[in-house]
Amino acid sequence: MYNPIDNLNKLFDSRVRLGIMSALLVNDEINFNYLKELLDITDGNLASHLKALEENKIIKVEKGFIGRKTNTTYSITKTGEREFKQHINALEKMIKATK
Amino acid sequence: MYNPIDNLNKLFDSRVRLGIMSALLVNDEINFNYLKELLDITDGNLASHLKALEENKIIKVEKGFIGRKTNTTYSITKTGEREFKQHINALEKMIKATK
DNA sequence: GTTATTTACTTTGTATCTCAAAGTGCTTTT
DNA sequence: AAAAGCACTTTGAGATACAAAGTAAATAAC
Repeated sequence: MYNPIDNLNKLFDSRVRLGIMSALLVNDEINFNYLKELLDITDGNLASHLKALEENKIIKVEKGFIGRKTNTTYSITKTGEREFKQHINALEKMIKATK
Repeated sequence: MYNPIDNLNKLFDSRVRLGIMSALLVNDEINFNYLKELLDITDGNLASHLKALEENKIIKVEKGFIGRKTNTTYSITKTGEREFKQHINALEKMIKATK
């Protein structure tokens, strides 16, 4: 029996993570505040999702400076890109089957 | 700013629920075992997701008999159909934006 | 015809996760 | 030099997901 959820990745279940990933897929790098405003969530919530994605090597974090101010940027890893695209393909397949 | 996750419904975050809903969208009614085998999950896990969907009036449950054996079927409600389709559309939109 | 097994779920308990609020260590403004 | 702002991080509570154990009725075995 074809299992419609087999290729869906648990890591990307959450709406917030979906939002982060889709933003990262189309932007080479993104900073914390941009994501926070885009998704309209609290700092803590965003940070915890970013941390989970980082720990799973889906995104990478780069801490630097602009002048003397800290500037942290987030970008997608090769692994992250591969896994997220796979997730999206599985979603698409599922969606098509329902049409 | 366009919020990519605004129209995603938290109720459908989970892969299991996505699987349940997409199965229900293409089948008028489905029973417990079919879903269990389709999604390859444990009884308790499936039951709890079905319960959550029922409590939110996304699906309806009909307990009946086939001969003398109990037979419970699950089907999608009008509300469920509307909300799930909206969720799927939001997903599609997000996916398109990443291509 | 009583005992064992299967079926179709439900209940329970825990581990994990999500999230907002509060906290931290700068930098900038007053 | 004190106060306020910025960019996160830490904390803690409530919600969620899940497997394992439980239940109740039907069917099978002895």
